[in-house]
Amino acid sequence: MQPPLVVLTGATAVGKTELALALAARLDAEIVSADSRQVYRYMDVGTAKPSAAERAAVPHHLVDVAYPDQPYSVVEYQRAATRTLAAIAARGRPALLVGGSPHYLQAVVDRIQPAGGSRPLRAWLERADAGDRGHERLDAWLRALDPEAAERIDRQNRRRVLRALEVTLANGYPFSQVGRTREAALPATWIGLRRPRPALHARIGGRIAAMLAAGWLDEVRVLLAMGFAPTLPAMSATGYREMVRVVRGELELTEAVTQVQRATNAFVRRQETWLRADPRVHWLDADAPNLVDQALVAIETDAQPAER
RNA sequence: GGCGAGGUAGCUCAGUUGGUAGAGCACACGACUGAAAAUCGUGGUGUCGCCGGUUCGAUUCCGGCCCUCGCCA
Repeated sequence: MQPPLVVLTGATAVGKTELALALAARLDAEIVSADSRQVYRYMDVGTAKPSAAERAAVPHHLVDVAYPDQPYSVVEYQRAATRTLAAIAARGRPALLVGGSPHYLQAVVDRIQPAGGSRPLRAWLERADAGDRGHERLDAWLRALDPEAAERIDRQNRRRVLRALEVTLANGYPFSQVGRTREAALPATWIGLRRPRPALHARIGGRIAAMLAAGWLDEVRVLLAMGFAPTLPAMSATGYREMVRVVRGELELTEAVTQVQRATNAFVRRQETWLRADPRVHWLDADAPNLVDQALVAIETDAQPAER
């Protein structure tokens, strides 16, 4: 029988890491991270990466696999994760896909097939968009090439308008056709951890304080000293921009903490919006005393061969 | 104690020439197929400090009181 694939997700700071380690021990599993910012080296404290001890206890994959100035997206992640899952399966061990990046999770489990693109074309589009009446012209262009995408994408969302144009122009088929056919999703047990918002917000506050105590500001100083620009996508991870401003003396630390707390709360909302819509998720209360057992029951139940 | 400024949403504030009020942020909800911890959309949640007066009607005008901040004692 195929070793099981277990997805463990939930909002940031809900307690995924702890449960993942416990489950990995019980199942003799390996952990594959599904976190869009923990892939970057040198960004340890602010992304709440698992500790060296935790990584020594259980193999963790797809953490520290890119440099902060290296373009890294769902596509790179999807390729790497798919390869990693196959390798773990070949070892006969179960895999725990753990993370709070829903897009990354679905890319792997649902085998999404992103359309190709062209970085030079994208750069050209970005320049055109910033130019005189750029928005208008590009909107009209997209409307002509792919009316359906133009209808669906909010014009204010320039990033997505540009991406739709990029795909349509680079591939010769409309962006709105992407994903029309898809392969069957990988069989997996989805476990989602949840916690009441007020409790989660309080934990986030505690985590921010802990990150600062663990040297978050120094980490940011080092990143800057290594020449990584604050404008890099990697540095768009929650809190880094604010920490950069603190390091530069442009922002009071207490004010920065408030802003980071709020930004993290907002991130939680987006994560939960996405995850709520997925009917596969078995939601477990992160405070449940028998949490590990509940998770194991969910996994075993899913593993029963379906009656036919 | 005197003078001045101010008390309006969770916060910072705007406003109503008298007809029970609105921005940003917070918060909540949603979208999402190559930056996704990104990017974008929707939603006002309120004894307008308290008591009284004028008025058809007061958050708005008048009086008193309470509170906050600043300056002077």
